[in-house]
Amino acid sequence: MKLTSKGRYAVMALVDLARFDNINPVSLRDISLRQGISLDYLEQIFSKLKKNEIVKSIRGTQGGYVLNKKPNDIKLTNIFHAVDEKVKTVQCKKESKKGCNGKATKCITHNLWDELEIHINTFFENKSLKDLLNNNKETRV
Amino acid sequence: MKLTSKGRYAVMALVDLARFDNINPVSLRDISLRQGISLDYLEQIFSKLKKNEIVKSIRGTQGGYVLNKKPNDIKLTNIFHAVDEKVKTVQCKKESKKGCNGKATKCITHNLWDELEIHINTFFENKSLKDLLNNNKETRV
DNA sequence: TCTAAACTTGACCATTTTAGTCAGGTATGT
DNA sequence: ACATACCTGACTAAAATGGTCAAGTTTAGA
Repeated sequence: MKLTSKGRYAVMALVDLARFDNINPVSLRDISLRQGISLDYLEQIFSKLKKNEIVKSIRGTQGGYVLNKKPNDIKLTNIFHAVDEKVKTVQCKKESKKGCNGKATKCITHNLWDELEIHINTFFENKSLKDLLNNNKETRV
Repeated sequence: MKLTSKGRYAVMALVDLARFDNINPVSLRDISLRQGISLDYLEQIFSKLKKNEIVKSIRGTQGGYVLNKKPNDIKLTNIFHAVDEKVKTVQCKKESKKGCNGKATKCITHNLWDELEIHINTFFENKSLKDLLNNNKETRV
């Protein structure tokens, strides 16, 4: 199961981007300053977001990034998947390994992890960037 | 967010224990053999389960472990908590750190992780060892 | 009473993952 | 031309993971 800072940063950066890209592209430098995330690290993250067509890049002076889809069409699943955050629970290993195959009481907990995975993924599939924007507006001081 | 092999092993071992402790205490050696988990590692895990009063130990020859509660009263939450598997998502750091406090757009994703945590914990609170026993019987070959 | 089975405790460690940094690029608007 | 901003890959310190190892203590049963 992986759900670490990289995923959190990706979400934070995209929410930031979604708020400021109305007119101009947003530079990673700005996001870095506003969110307090290392610029170099952001570049790694955005490289992946771009490959997954979640953002577009505009090079040169006054360049930066823009969303490639509407906030409502960017689900958290997409974001996490893009930055390699796998919502995968620990798994029974393949053939050669112990614990799942090759033992008398195999797969005792197999169904459990499957269920959990579905449970979590459902949550992420039902949450979009737009939801976060709204939610943030509401609760903002 | 932590959900690793230790938690999986704890669940596997307890399911195993629940099935065999009807008459005699079950030795870790047996569980180790049946589930393919290192004996030394099991000892670490059971030490924690005992401290959290999920199991009782019986020393000496023919000794072993027994459940300290009914399977229906042992929720997955209890098990994971006992072995230090924290169902805690990545968090905004305290005062001194960046990202949550001290920045203009603070806590952008704060609510999100809270919601996720509740979502996952609900799942674990509604699943008991008994559920796993039944589930396993049903799907067993 | 002796001994082996089984629990108990704590230190130790190799490997992997995480969360970055660093050092170079390349493209482009002005 | 040159500053700005994207782009890429190599590298790494620190933490977490998944254990092992060693040295016990306790107790049932021969």
